[in-house]
Amino acid sequence: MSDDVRESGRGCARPGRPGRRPTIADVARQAGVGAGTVSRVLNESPLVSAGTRRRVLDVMAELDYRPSSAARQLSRGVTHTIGVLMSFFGNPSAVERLRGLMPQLSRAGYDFALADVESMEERDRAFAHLLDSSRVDAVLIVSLVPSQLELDQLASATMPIVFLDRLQAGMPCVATDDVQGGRIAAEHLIALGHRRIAFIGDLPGRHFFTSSADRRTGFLQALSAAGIEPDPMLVVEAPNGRERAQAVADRLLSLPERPTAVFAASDVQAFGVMEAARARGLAVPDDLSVIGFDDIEAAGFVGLSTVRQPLRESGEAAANMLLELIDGRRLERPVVLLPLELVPRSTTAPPRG
Amino acid sequence: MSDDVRESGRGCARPGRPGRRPTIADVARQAGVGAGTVSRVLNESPLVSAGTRRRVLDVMAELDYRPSSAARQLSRGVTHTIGVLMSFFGNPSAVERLRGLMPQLSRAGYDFALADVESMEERDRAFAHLLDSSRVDAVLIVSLVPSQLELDQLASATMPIVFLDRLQAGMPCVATDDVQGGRIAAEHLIALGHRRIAFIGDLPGRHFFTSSADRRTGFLQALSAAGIEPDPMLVVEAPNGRERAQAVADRLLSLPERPTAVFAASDVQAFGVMEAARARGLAVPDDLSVIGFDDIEAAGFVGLSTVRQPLRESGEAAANMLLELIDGRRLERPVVLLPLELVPRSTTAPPRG
DNA sequence: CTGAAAGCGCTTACAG
DNA sequence: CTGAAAGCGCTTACAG
Repeated sequence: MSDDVRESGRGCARPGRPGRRPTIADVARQAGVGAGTVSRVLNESPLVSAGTRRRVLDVMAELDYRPSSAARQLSRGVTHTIGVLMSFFGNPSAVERLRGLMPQLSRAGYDFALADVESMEERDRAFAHLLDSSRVDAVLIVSLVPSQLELDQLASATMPIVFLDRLQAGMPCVATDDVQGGRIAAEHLIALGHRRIAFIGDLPGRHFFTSSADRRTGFLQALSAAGIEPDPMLVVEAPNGRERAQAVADRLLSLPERPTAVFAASDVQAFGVMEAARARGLAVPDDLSVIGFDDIEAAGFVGLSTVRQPLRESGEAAANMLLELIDGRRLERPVVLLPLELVPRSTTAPPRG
Repeated sequence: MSDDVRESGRGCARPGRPGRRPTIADVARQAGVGAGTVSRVLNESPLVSAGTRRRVLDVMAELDYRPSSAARQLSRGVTHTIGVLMSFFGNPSAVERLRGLMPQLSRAGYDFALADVESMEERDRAFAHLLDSSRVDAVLIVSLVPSQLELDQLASATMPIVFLDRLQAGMPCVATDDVQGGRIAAEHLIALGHRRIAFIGDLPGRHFFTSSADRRTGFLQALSAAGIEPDPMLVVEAPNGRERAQAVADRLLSLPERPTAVFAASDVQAFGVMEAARARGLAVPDDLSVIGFDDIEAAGFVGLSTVRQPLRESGEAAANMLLELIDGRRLERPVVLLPLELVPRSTTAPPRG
């Protein structure tokens, strides 16, 4: 008999109404209480006697009851979901940032609504979509530079918004100082004795990242500070990706007076530079020093010197901000600037001779 | 006057009720129609006259009305959300799979509820969470091998479920034949003339992937088929990650009769093998051939020979399956096996002498 | 073609 | 401590 009850409680559906999931009313009826009481048990309200709680809990287990999140959201007005807007693949470092972001937030009970924006069409949809406050409790925007139109939309949004990897005036953000990063790379090469140094940057793509341009600015600052006149021929941009960087690097290396060192605005582009050098029979670092930016995993594999940004930590910082804002607290530091770090490996050395 | 209306329609909130978002009732009142009619406009029902539709649309724009997805979900019973369960970081290839999955599904109007399961605790929560049918319309499980308990939960779930990178009996799935993959790698080395070949696999971690073991099976099959007696000393497992593989490889390379080739069950482990070789002053491929598995991006950077699995395509196939199942269609091919491909690069060559 | 009303499954004052 | 009832913002037969 008690076995029968258990049997029927297991399996696919309650008998009688096949396919219909039990609701709070079913639990209430079976436990002989009101729906409100079941709700209180669900929400761990102290206003339930131990006996009642136990009985309700038992019935829930027996019916395999699971509250409808949609109904909860509608009546409570919160979603326990964080919207994340990012170019998932344009940007290899984005995943590593997520890695810092997710554990913290999911431990706090939040889900993620991930919107991958690769095309402008997706971008429009994602903005409209995520700014629906009935959908998310807060929004994180990773690396994207908003248009004026998008800024207007953000301004009229009702939920907290945090920018990651982007300094956005008037908005909470977590970022690094890319200008300083460019300086760090250039200063490393200068300290090694290089004077003829090239820069290969990303061409601002459809998402308008500004980091490459900022790194170039820092690069040029460092050259100036060292009394080196930058050769405009050596400061170039390539559409993102390894192959394009390789092609551009090949042209630089074919110059009559070729550079002795190259600073690439990303590790991926630095790999392209290394391939270009290899193809021309130039040894790295003996004939050519190469330094990248990001310190992605592959950089370690090949011994690439680079400038590391704290990707994981940036995600953690953003998670903290989001949580504070959702709690309605004031941010003590609405703008977090994370430090950059030189990681010298085996692709940079003093120039020959 | 008409300017005033526009002014008040813009900005943060309707006047009168600050902070309160307009609802369908607000739109209905302002347009002088019933809520049902507004709903019909929202859902592009043909049962609305052109004039009424226009008027309602205008009011929606004026009020910057956005329907509450929670309310919609509750009354319609669909969420337009796909739950994705994966170990985001245990598994570098997972991201590439997502890349195939997401565009298709988001074009079809679906959101993603991403659950990253790194620990067992997260895994339990994620399972319970995503199997709530009020939360998602379908679930995709990537690379994880479900426990018996989890299988029971899946069996009683009401929404479609698809496995990606895992052959799960009785469930729709997209996978590759890892046994065949192991064979491909071994046959390549054998064809080059190697006889003394080592295997370094992943130790089944907390998520119980089986791919490494399957690849080993194929590896051993190929050796047998070629009449090579595998040396048990040369068939080893390491906990995942590059460093551990490097340590294990170092021991293999210190053997009196060391292998002339190594098949690593993942590219990341292959990198560890290459570092071990480098540290011992062994040249790759002259002293040691190395082949990996996966063809992650870094493999191309360093010229690693490997076995490629169609990661992107696997995501696309899974997306198609999910869409078909959500539409209530029968799958013509409930099990999709994707082909593997040898990618010989510069880390494999005939053995010396 | 359109409105009034019931219903989706919860939560939360309110009144014991 | 507990129940009955209203409300969250939509959708959808039902009856014009």
